[in-house]
Amino acid sequence: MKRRSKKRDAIMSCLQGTKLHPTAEWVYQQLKPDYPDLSLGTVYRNLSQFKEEGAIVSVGTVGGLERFDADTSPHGHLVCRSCGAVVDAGRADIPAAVIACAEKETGGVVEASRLIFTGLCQTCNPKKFSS
Amino acid sequence: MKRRSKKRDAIMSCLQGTKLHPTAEWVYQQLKPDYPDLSLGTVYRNLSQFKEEGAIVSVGTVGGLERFDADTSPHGHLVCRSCGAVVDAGRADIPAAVIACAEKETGGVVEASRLIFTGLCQTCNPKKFSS
DNA sequence: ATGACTGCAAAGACTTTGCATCTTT
DNA sequence: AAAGATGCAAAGTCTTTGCAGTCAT
Repeated sequence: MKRRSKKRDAIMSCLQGTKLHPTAEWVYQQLKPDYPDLSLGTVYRNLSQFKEEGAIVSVGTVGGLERFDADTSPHGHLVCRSCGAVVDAGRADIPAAVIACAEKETGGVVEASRLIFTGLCQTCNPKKFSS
Repeated sequence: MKRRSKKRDAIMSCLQGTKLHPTAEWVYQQLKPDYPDLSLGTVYRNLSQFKEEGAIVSVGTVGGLERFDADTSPHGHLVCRSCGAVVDAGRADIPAAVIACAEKETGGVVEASRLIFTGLCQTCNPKKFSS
């Protein structure tokens, strides 16, 4: 039977409270001040568990580090090739026709789809506006 | 100055000759019989180099292993959650409007976009047709 | 109490690197 | 000969795990 724990709750809250699509290490560093005896292993263990349950999603691996997202609704991401930032980009979902086409073409089943843009984030964009 | 080498050529050919989106290890195993003294480090070094040059592309990391693709034209992929296979899926490119929207929303620059489906490949699909 | 969760540290797994040697130009 | 490319093995990183102790139910 699955139980509850303050640390687990904290890890989930941490993830839900950011749009940075953080790494395990980042979550660990964030919580360390409040939970001095937190272990990195625990962060990894809980993230894996959340992912299995579908409570969070892996956005992929950037520079060797896995990035997580507590926002499981379908949306795209822009991965900055300069600083590695991952930012939400595009809430538009993939047309059903495109998915059907992919299934037909592959003979497989599509359960989820993600759109990933690669480029430069706002901070690294040289032509950025001074908002 | 960049030079040529048989092994490098072989690595590239190997990649170009498959649609499996292989890992470094797979390429290594494929070439080992013909190049008994090939080193895994060399495969990694060349793959990194090819990637830098843009000659090949990384399709992402599946189960901790990076997958490469010599087909750099824009197309989507279906990643099987059961066996880890990566198969081409959908040559349709992302509408310019979607990209423009993503750039506007993020304030960044989009240089490339990839569509990734997660699900089951034909082999792992229980409802598959006996082709 | 019992089973789950955690800390710690060791172990694993994939990838990168340093250095001497062998190749290509 | 000079600049690269490679083999080998050690080193690096990120992630997973085993075990004993702690916590939630």
